[in-house]
Amino acid sequence: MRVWCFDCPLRVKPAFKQKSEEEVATIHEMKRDHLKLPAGTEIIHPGQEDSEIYTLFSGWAFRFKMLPDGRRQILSFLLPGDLIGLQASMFSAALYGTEALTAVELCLLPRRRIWTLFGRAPELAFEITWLGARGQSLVDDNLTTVGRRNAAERVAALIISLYKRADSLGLVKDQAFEFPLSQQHIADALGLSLVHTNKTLRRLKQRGLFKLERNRLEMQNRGALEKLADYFDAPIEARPLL
Amino acid sequence: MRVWCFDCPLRVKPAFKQKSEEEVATIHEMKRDHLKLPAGTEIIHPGQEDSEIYTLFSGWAFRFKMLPDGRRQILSFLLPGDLIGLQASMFSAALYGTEALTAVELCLLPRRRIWTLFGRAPELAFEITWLGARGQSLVDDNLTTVGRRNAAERVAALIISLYKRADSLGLVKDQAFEFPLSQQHIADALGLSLVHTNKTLRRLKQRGLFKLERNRLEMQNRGALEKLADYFDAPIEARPLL
DNA sequence: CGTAACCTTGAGTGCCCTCAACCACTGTGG
DNA sequence: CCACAGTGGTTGAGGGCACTCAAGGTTACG
Repeated sequence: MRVWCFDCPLRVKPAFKQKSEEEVATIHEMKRDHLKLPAGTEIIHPGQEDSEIYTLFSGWAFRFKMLPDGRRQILSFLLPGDLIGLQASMFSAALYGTEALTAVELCLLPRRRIWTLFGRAPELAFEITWLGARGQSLVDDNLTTVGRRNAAERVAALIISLYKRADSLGLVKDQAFEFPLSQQHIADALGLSLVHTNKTLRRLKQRGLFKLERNRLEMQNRGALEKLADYFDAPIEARPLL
Repeated sequence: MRVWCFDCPLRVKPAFKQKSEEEVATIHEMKRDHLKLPAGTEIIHPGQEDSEIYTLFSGWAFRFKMLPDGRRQILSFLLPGDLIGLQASMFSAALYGTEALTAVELCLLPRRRIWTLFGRAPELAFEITWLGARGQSLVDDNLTTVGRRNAAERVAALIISLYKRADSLGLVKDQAFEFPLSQQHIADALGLSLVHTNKTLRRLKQRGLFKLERNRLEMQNRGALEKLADYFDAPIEARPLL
């Protein structure tokens, strides 16, 4: 299945840098497939060789690492427009896994064509590097959260960060949005146990900071959440979309 | 001060991919300066605009983030051959800081010339992206360590990881190498308090896993350290040097 | 209506934290 | 030459945050 990049409903959102017809044409040429996968699918298997690169077109995903004894750390969450597998495609074997959190649609960018992109469309190659840097800055934030914040602050920081990202994509309506993480996902992302995550969430809900039920999160007191997390971030910059 | 890249003593080490004369010439042209800075110098200031890109030629450095209330998280350590400031140069303001841990020498790669590199030397541009991905994989590892390992395991994982990186650069002799981190640095990297870091270090030393005195670390039982950290990593791949 | 996945709650423990000293070493200036 | 300050490392006491264990409740779904 091919898709017509010129009418891409994602590209027109203000979160993304607008592109010339010519650039979109180059991207359209590069795309080989448009995939739909159900929730829970492994997009990149840890240790996988020759993995491909994708643009997440719709849905949520996450990157993770497992220790040999089964402990799991979620490294970052991926939202529409994010690149999947750039890092994995650079090394001989993927050092992490990626899994679909919801049903997702992916645009397949074969790694070999990415290669040729560097020779033929330097400005797009630069944007790939840019997206890689942005992916790293998300992990930098998460490491700071896990390393230096307590449980309540971690939950607050995660919720604000996801809220802002969802908002930039127009997914927030009446200060509420689809929130597909289970408490186990939250625990694995924040370096907490499941039980403690549950109790921390309940306390914050009781304080009236947000509502969270049936995979829907409603922000009730963003200022208090930001103050709790000591979280004052620059607003999100417009980013390229491939 | 200019430096003659053709005789670069770093480039000949087996850790790095060997390059053609022509590629080295391109790199040499791009280099604008060779800086020597004392330990403790801030190389990139958080929030700095228009930061430059450097290759760390000698010495150690680290990237960090501060919370508004003063808590510090060290994101990753940088050793010779690593790129400094790639991520910062992509955004309008640096989202993190970088500081010299020892006296360092830096090769200055002006960000504007990096830009032109994408147009003129695609294989080098690709290697910049590669180095960015490698930098991220280091942070991925650190996040996994901080999120899912206990104090003893964290210390073990950090020491093995730095040992392997130093070894790949030929800095290890008789299983010992210069180890410039203070206990405060270790604590800030691992998300632990200074006091608990001290006690954990002492216990591991008493178990005969390693010696650490006067900024020199001697590995005594690598197998036991790896087992403790549940750390079984792929060996380090040869990497490009710019 | 049974099963599985997810969420909730309580009890008890321990890892890691903070607070508070004290020690070792180095460089500096009177 | 020695007092002194500064930096970094060491140790003990005590408490709390987050952990594990265990059980039960709720929701979704075939």
